[in-house]
Parts: sequence; C-alpha cells; structure tokens
Amino acid sequence: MSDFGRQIIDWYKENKRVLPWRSTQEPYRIWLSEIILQQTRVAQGLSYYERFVKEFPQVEDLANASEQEVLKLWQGLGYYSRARNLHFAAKQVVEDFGGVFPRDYKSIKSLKGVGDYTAAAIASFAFHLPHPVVDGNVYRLLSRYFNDDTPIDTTQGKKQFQAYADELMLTDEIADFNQAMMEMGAIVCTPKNPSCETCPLQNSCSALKEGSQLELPIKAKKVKVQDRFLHYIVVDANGYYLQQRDDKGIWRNMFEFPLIESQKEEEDISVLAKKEGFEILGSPLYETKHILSHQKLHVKFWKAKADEAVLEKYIQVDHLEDHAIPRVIDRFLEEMMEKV
DNA sequence: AAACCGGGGGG
DNA sequence: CCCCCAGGTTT
Repeated sequence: MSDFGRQIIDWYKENKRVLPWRSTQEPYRIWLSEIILQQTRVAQGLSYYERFVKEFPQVEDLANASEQEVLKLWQGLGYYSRARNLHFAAKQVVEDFGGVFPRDYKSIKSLKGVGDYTAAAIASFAFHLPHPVVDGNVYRLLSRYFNDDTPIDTTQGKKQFQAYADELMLTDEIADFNQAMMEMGAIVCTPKNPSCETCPLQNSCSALKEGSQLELPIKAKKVKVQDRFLHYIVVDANGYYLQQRDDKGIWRNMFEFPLIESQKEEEDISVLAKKEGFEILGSPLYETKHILSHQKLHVKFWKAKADEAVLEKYIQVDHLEDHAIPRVIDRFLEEMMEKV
C-alpha cells in the first residue's frame, strides 16, 4: 500500500516551479536542459539554457557550430566536457539518426554525454517511456524514505536505489513521477534543512520516524584536494597573447595566458619565467584562489615583457569574445577593467 | 572500481 | 568555511 507515487505527484502538481524545459516536449530542448543541469543548480543553468535555445534553435544548428562557439557559450558553467559532448552528440543525431532525435532508451543513451540518468529523463519527459530517473535528489529522497544507509557512491548502492525507483514508479504518469521525485529533493527533501513538517511523505518516511534524515544519504568515498600553483604571464602589449590548453586535464581546449606552474608556493617565478623567455615586471597584478571540486588553484597574474621571437609562439588576439577562457581568468580581466 | 572533470551559492 | 548540486567518461 505504497502511496509514494500518488502522493509526490499530487504534491508536485500543486508546488512545481515553472521552468522553460517543462513546457516543451521537444527532445532536443529536454536533452539540452538535462546536460546543462548535470551537477548544476537550476538558478545557475537557466540563463545558459535560454541562450543555447536562442543561438541553436534546432539540433542541426548546434551540429553545424564549431566546438569553440559551443565552448564560448558554455563559458563559466564548468565541467566543459559537457559542452564538447553536447556538440559531439548533436552531430551524432544528424549523422547517425538523420537529424531525428532517437526515441528509444538505448539509442538515446548512445549519445555522447548521456548516461543512465539523462537517458531516463529524456525517455520519460519526451516520450513517456517507463524509465525512472535516479539522480542526486532521488538518492537523497529514497535513502531517507527507506532509511537506507547503503552508500550511494558504490555499485551496490546504485543498483539498490535503482531497484527502489523501478519498484515505485507509476508507469502511466512517468513524466510527472520523475519530475516529482526530483522536485521533492530540490524543494522539500533538501540536504541541510529538509521540510519534514510539510512533506507529503511525513507519515510513511522511515528516516523521519527514526530521526535519521540528516545523516542520509551516506557516501563512502572522500575527495582529496590537490594544491596547484599557477602563474599567468600577462604581456604588456596591444591585445592579448594566449595559448590553447591541450586535450587533457582541466579546461581542455580552452584559452589562457602563457602559464608557468610551480610545485611550491614560494618558488622564484622570475627564474622560471626567464627560462621561457619572459621578464617579470614587479609584483603580481592580481592573486586569487580558485576552488574546484578536486583541486585548489593558487593563481597569480604577472606583468611581463618578452622578445618578438618568444611572442611568436603565442596567439595574439585583440579581444577575447571568440575564445573560451576559464572563469578565473575572466574574473582577473573584470578586476583589471575596474581599476582602469 | 577509481580517477577525473568547474563553478557557484547556501548555510 | 564546508558541502554539494537535475552525472558521465576514461582508465
């Protein structure tokens, strides 16, 4: 006598937020929104969604763009592999599926950047196929509903919570069921201050009964953060001298100032810069810490000069509108503009 | 199974 | 300051 699905769907219909991707059944737009929203809050992704739809109204428009155009529009959102995969997948739709978005779960999942969660979201929202979504919100909601302390970041945990969702889903209202689970996780069953007193599941939630809701879900692994020391060389000249990052590590294929990375905080940057042909002028123009999920970047920007023979190795641009750059460099440029 | 991949905002 | 978010790919 599980009323789980009925209760969350009824709650959802009364409490759902109005969001642009909820008022369309176009698979292209639903897919786009899902990629943007991976590991990203609605408030942060909203403006990016609007800009992508405006710039690339159809999947063909996205497929015909250059990777740099896509990265540039993605700039500031992070996890840039999503943008490259999005672009790649748009070309898959055009070339492998004749420009028609695939309509079955397996084909949807064959698109680059589309895993179990995203395939289930597209399949259910666009085509009403009975695939429950299991994302961070759902792990939290179900681990609490069943008071289950199986770690969610293990193979066993993924199978366990997928099985719960398979059992609970209402197949003939799958789109609302899936939206309801995620909206519950986003609005009611939140990580820190869940609204248990207004929750539609308060009479059947096992964690609330045990008072364990704040301890769930359990994660087994702990992330270790690596410290890195980045020194960007800003050559004092007309325009900017840039280099393109290679195809591995953070910020793949994006643009940056000439970079010197030191192993320790206190290394003599002038000496390291000299080896690359740059003469450092004065103290750092700007320094900051840039925190990623797995790296802590200690970033300094140095004014420098160099011979023409050295500068030849870099890309000279007058303005940066056509180049995707990391947020930390963008922020440095904003900082410099204010001082002028 | 583990490593890797950004940036922002809430508390 | 810490936590974690509408995850997926590569190794």
